[in-house]
Amino acid sequence: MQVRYKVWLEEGEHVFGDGLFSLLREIDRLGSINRAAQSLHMSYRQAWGRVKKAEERLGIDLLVTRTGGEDGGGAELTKEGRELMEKYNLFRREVDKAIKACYQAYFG
Amino acid sequence: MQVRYKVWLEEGEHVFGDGLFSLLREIDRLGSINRAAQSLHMSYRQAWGRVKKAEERLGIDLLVTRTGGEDGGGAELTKEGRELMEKYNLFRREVDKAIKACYQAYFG
DNA sequence: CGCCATTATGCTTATAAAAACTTAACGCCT
DNA sequence: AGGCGTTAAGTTTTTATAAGCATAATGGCG
Repeated sequence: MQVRYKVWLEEGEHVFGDGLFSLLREIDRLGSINRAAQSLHMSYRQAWGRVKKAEERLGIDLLVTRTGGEDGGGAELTKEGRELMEKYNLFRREVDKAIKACYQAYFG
Repeated sequence: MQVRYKVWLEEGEHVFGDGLFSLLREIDRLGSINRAAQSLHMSYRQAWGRVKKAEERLGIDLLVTRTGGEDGGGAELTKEGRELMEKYNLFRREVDKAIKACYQAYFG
C-alpha cells in the first residue's frame, strides 16, 4: 500500500499545480512554449491554453512572448512568474515531506 | 488564493479515499448501503460498486451484508473495515493540518 | 402467494476532460 | 515574395469517468 495525492492552488478555480510548474520550468529551460510542450509530450495548444488560463485567473503575466524574428519567436518567464514558481517549489517539497511522514506514522 | 488537495491510498490502483470513507461512515450510521447512498445523493449502484472494488483490491471484506428479511436486508462494517476507517481518519486529520500549515508558511 | 426493502450486477447513456485539427499572424532571412 | 518556427486561438474529436436504467435474487410477513 502507498499514499498518493494531488495538491494545487485555487483562486475560485484551479490556478497553479504540478503540471503548470513543470511546464513553466521547461519553458524557462528551452525558451519557447512549443519546445517545452514537445519535451513534455503535450500539444502546443494545451500548453499555451494552460498558461493563458492561469494568467487570467491570477491576474498576472507569467510569460513574456515574442512572435517572428530569426528564431521564430519564443517565451520566457516574467519576474512574477519566476517568484511564484520558487515559492510553489518550496511549498511543494514541504507538503511532500509532511504527507509521507503522516503515511509512515499510520500505515508504514 | 487558497490551497486544495486530494489524498488517497493505492494498492496498485485507487483503494481508499475520502469518498469511500464518508460512504462507510454513513453505512455504519444507517445500517444499509441503500440508505447511505441516498443520504449522500449518489446511486445505490455507485455506492455498492465502490465498496466492492475496494474490497477486491484490498483483499479484505469491509462489509457484512444480508439480503431479505423483515427489513429487506442491510449492511454493516466488519472489524477490519472499522479499523481501516479509524486509522484513515487519524491520518487524514494530520495531513490536513500539515498542508494548511505549509500553505500558511508560503502564501498566507 | 404476493409484497417490500434490500443486496447484487450487467448494460447503457450522459457529461466532462483531454487531445487533436485547423487557420491566422508575426517578423527575420534568403 | 515565400519559407521557417513560433505565438495565438477557435473548433472538433476522442477518451475517461460518472451517472442512470434494468433486472434478478433474498427472506420475512400478512
